[in-house]
Amino acid sequence: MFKLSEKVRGPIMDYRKQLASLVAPVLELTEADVLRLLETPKDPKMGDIAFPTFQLAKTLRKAPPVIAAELAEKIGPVLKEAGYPVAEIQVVGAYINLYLDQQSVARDVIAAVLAQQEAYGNQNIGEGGKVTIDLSSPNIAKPFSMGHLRSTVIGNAIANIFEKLGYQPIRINHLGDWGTQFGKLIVAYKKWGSEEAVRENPIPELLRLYVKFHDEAKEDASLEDQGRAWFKKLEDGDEEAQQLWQWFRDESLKEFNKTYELMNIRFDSLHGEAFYNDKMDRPIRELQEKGLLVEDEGAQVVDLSELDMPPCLIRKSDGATLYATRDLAAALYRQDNYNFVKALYVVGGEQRLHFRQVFAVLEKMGYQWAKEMHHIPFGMMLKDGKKMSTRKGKVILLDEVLKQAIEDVQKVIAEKNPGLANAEEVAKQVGVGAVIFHDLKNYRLNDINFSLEDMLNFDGETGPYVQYTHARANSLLRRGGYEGVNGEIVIPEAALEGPEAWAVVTLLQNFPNVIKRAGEDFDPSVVGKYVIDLAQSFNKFYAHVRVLAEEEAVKTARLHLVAATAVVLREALRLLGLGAPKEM
RNA sequence: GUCUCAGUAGCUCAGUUGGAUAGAGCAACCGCCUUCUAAGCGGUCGGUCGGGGGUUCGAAUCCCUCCUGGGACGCCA
Repeated sequence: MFKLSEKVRGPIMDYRKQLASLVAPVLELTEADVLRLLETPKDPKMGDIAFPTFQLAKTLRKAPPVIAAELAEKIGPVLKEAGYPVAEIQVVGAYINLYLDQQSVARDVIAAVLAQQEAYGNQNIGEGGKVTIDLSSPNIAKPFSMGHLRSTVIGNAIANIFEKLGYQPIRINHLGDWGTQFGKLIVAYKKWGSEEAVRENPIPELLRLYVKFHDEAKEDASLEDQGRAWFKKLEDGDEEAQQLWQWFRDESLKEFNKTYELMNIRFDSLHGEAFYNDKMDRPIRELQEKGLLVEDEGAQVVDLSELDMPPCLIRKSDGATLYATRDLAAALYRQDNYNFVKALYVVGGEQRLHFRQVFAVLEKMGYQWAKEMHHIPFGMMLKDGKKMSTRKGKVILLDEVLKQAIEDVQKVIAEKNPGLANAEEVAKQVGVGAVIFHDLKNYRLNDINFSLEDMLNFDGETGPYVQYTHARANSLLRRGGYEGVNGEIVIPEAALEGPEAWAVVTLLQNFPNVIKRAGEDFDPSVVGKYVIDLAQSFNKFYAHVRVLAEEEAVKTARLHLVAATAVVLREALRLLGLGAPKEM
């Protein structure tokens, strides 16, 4: 005799899939067809898996409730025979509602999580293929604004998710380290700047110079020409210009690295725009060879009219290259060097057209891999409903916000848990976590109206709420003297009874599917929503079911569930880029 | 003007890719710490799903149209 649950045990236990494969022969449908019909009832009281029969009415030419009743009769024995963990089958109107055997499912899910720990939910969809991910990409000599936060945290989370799905992510920080603004900056530095001031406070000082340049340029139009002249010098390799450029870049990067460190984000490549300066001949030459480059109004372009797109500018009338040229060069370089199976560009939605054009040009060049390049757009960070502008100095600095967040958390800790051992580290994780989570919890494409108040609220659907839930779970494990799994996991009859425990179990079961979906949609908010759900369910369990102060077997069973929840909470937070302190 | 993204509770957003009575959080108000962390839990209040048509057993979800807002539309990146 095999145990009822053996058959559904596996790397991913998907009870729907299992059900579909068992029911499909009965209906003479394919597994995929049945799977499409299955749904989850809105109210858990109506069961765990529902099978509406409306769509079968046409082919079977019977009323849906009749079909439901007949079908329920048939599949009952089939499921029992196969050892599927079903507790009850109910027919409600046109629906067949299926109730899983909670005790058996709970044991299997908890066992899987505790056996695999943080590897729970890992999948090998990517088969080790490399995925380049463009993220963050701040402009050198400009401050790291709240706007850049989005690309950074979304890109980082997508990289983590893809890694969990079996891909090898390559995080590329395509720095904005080239362009006319450096000419302007050199002019401003020579006129109004000093070495000490830049060294002392690089980014704010460089920003001050940049803003001053634009203020002064309104009065004195010759400044713009001077800026262009200095940029030309820089391009021509002028020594003074080169040195200043390098210095600005180094100082800026030092500042950025502090922020990246705070957010615990690392990159595999810092090749930015300047890196491709000497690599632009190749796309131009190839385009010429393939006869794709045509002259239009003095500029050289690739015509995309058959795709209903405006032409893609490759060379200006003065021969200089453009944004698209650089991205083409970068794409070719990266395919050569990484042989990527996917290339993702986490860049604001304003640049939709640009990426469509670049990808289209690559396809026209005959590169099939261009089909696996994706622009991952996201909504804008708005201030009072408007776009933030660096030039006008109307920009909110990420560093300031992070600092404020950490301070606020310190206050909360001082009030609620004054004896906390590593309070400083915890404040950092929670403060930074609040800011990151606030950005990731909603659908990428939504604009975010900047609100410090919302960002630094630690109640409800927030990062700190999830982290707090994780800390609570760990506190239970500590106090309960939990020692992990010794041998078989035994769940006594009444230990995990009730809707609260069951809600947690079903969510834990669904974690692998959530990751898969997040990867398919390139959307970290799928994980964000999930981890909120899990935290809410766990907190309800915590409020309604006493874990400690119970007889030993019941206590141990409940602690297993707590431990499994802690594992998944921590792993989900890690995917989003948040730390998970054990105490807070 | 063309293309594109969006419009769901006072605010911020979900809504399992067409299913059962449209759900959370914030804010406001009320209740729960002599046993597991109150950064929590429970409750009250709150909706013509932008408007109008259509597709069908069934629409917040798909199609058409209009309204409103954001963004892009050749020598910036």
